[in-house]
Amino acid sequence: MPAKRTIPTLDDVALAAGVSTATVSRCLNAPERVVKATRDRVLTVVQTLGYTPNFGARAMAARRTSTIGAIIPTMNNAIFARGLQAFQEQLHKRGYTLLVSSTSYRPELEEEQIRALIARGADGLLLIGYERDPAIYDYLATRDVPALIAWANERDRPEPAIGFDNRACMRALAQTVWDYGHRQIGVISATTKGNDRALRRVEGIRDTFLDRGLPPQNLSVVETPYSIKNGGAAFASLMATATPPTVVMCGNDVLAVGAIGRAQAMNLNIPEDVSITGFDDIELARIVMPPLTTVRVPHQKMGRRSADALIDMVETRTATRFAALKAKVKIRASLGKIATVADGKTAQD
Amino acid sequence: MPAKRTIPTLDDVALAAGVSTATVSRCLNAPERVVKATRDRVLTVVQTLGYTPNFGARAMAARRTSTIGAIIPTMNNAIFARGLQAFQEQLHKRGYTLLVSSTSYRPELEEEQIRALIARGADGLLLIGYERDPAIYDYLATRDVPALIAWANERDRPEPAIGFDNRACMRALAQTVWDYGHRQIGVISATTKGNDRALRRVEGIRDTFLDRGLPPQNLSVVETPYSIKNGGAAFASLMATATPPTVVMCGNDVLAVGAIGRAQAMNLNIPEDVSITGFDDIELARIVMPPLTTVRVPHQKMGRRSADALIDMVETRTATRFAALKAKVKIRASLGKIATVADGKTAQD
DNA sequence: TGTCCCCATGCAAGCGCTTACAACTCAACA
DNA sequence: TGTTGAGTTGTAAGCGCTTGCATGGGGACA
Repeated sequence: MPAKRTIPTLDDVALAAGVSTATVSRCLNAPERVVKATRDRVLTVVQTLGYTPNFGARAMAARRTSTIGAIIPTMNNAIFARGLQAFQEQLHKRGYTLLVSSTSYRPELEEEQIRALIARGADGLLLIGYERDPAIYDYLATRDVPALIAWANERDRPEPAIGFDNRACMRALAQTVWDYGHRQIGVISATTKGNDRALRRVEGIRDTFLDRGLPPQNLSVVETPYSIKNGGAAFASLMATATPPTVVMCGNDVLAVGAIGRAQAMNLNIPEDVSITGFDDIELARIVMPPLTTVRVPHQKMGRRSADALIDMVETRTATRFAALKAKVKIRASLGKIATVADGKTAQD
Repeated sequence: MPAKRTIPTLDDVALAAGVSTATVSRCLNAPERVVKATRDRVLTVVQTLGYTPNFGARAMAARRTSTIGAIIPTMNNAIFARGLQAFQEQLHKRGYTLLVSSTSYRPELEEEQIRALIARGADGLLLIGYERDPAIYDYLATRDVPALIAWANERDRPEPAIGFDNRACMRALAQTVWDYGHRQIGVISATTKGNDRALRRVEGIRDTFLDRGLPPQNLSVVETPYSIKNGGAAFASLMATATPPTVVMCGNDVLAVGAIGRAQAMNLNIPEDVSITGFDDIELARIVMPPLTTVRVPHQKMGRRSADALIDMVETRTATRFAALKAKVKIRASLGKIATVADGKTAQD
């Protein structure tokens, strides 16, 4: 009974099974190249000894790891969780492992994390959004590590990306809001610095309303880091002005949920007193009262496709451009209509 | 201008800087042991070449990784996110890196993940809850990898654990519910198979009510995987009985939020028609309407302490037992009082 | 029974890094 | 000027694994 204090290695297994290390290695990596009798004997020993191959050594010798790295802004809310889950399931199906790390929405940490993931042998990387120091793209290129961008897709950017067009999506929602008669608009955005997705969404809103002739002063935007609490605070500040908005469009559902909570605390009725919209359609959007009007993004599909695309990039060393995924405006009770009077001015009922 | 296709190694750096690999290695790992002039020269080359040390090679040579692995049931909701965040921040402060993986609440996947993390060189492991195949504990022992249990702490178990006593916590909440006059109890629990935390919580509820003489048939428990949706469905099934509960105690806040949503959809008033309680006190608990009565667990403290404890275990090769953390019953509007009549029977107002 | 080829297995050279130990330099002191 | 020792740098031996190539044993076929 070997109560060994020492961790078993390939050598130990080989010794105990009476074969060479090469054979043991083959039993583990290409079982069909080893005759059954030998294989069984080896695998029994592996079992008995509790042997687990050393990943670092393997990576070094084999020069690949079947590992994909992903760097996301946060694991703290459902925004990335759903897509990432699908991403990882698909990777798993294709024999890859996922390594995740998060920047806590501090873009300056991203480079370090990229290095760490690459040092750990990531064969490919999933990154969120386009905006980052060009040096990072250079680094990726010298290291020859394929990277795929997700959660965004802009037609005029050359990088391979699987995602949706944040600007266009938000434009579609804004169009609906316009059609519902809103002319006094509040916007709660995530901090746009270093976050192109957030910026594009705000642009989408601006596009729509200003193109249709809304006076700029009727559109006020506040920025705040993503969190329920911050959403509430931002909402309060927007409502505290002389001409409070009739609708508050939020950069994502998390902010919107915060806004709804705060509205209730302020005894405002939604949507009678003020309408609220979100973005993403996380589960919560259907749970809050009233249910949230938002943009439904195909997170699962995005995750799955990203996995396939990235693996292809890794295995074939090629990069392709992809079309943007479609998102859909989901109208729920948090958005109400405004009775429009004459020349674009509005009145509430 | 080296548009090298090849990834720079220590050798490349050494060559370019005109020093030995040993010196380069020292510049990176023990800069004070290299004279400034040399160090600067080396670091410049490192910069220029975009060199990043190969983690696997380093781990193999140095025989440690300063990496801690954590295996949690899911990343999909806030339950583990908060504690894990604190855990990782504290690790970072002390120079360690976190590797996370999740089992999606399928305990049978845990062993594989433990192996994977150990293969990747994890110096120590954070595991959630006690219940797992004893073979796993054996394996951990042979590999000589320290493991710390979190999110649970039972006095009579020998494993080092940092967490709270799920049973006692739930007992405290149940006591409050009892005091509020409830005598017809519904319970929505997570699947208890393979999940000792969930099981203990149910036991806590049973303890309290049955000890106080509640007829067993007045206490009905349904199990369902954690999710908002499932919480809603379970709630509906509990309410569909001949004598529906006056309070539904949920195994965690996520289930409770689902229950609240469903109650509203059923046009039930909370807490007039039915009270609902949760467990964890995630952010959502204060957002839902009405705010949720729950048990506030010190997730952050738990995360921080776990990091310190685990690092100590890794560095000193010792294990200690820890006292359970305290949790606190948080009473909010989702729990109402029942007007008690005579011998323990109840009536609603 | 002899020849050929295929298949299972072994041998051994690294993969990129750390680190014990050796070697050297040079300032300080006698 | 010789000796000493502290401080800096180099040498080289692995860490545990994969894999190209070499080897040898049979089965198939003539």
